Amino acid sequence: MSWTDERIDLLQKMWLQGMSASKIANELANGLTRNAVIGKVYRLGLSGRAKGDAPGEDHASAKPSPRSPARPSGHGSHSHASGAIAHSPIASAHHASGPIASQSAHSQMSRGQPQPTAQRSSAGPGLISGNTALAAEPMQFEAPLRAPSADVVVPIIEPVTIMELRESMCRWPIGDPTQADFRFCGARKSPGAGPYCGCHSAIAYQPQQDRRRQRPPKTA
DNA sequence: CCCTGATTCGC
DNA sequence: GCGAATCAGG
Repeated sequence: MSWTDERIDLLQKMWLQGMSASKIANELANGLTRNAVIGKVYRLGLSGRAKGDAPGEDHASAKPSPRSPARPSGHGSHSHASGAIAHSPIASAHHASGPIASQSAHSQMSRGQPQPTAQRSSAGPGLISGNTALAAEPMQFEAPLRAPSADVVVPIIEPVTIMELRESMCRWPIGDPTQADFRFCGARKSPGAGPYCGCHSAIAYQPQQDRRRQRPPKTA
């Protein structure tokens, strides 16, 4: 989609309103990035926003910007930003009806937690080698309340919307992706835990042996 | 770290 | 013209 007059108009309006570029970007949606917005703004010439541009005065220091940024050949298009959560387990979820109901008696947890099984040969890409690390640190939350029917408990934190999700946050899906209340875990990703926090990576990457603790919903 | 806008440059 | 990559700050 290109910049239609209306969109440009909206852009201007919002920009002059003081909204940040990223805000505008996902307000206009369409997978626009803040760079796109900023770029457009720049081109439109209204970059200097709240600049009290005194017409009569020229400080002669308008925009020398003698910058010479390193321009590595790696440029152009890349998969980044807007894609956001392309590889989250929700991709094929929806009706996968995962049994992983961490019933921590929390708020919304409609149902259907997909289970990203990713324990190929030994482990994922570069995550926890072996499976020893799993027991090492992730479970610090389950001590207080022992869940009756599951020993994997997730942290009791506020799940986040896709907009609030950051690169550093756990992408474990919570709820039904088709519903408005769909969220992501949002806890801090722990290193080597893939896109998840420690707890969820422990669920996601269960060693084969222990995996039966989460018995499939209906195996015939 | 997170974010912000500004600039350059390949497409 | 567009927007990703990058720079430069807060």
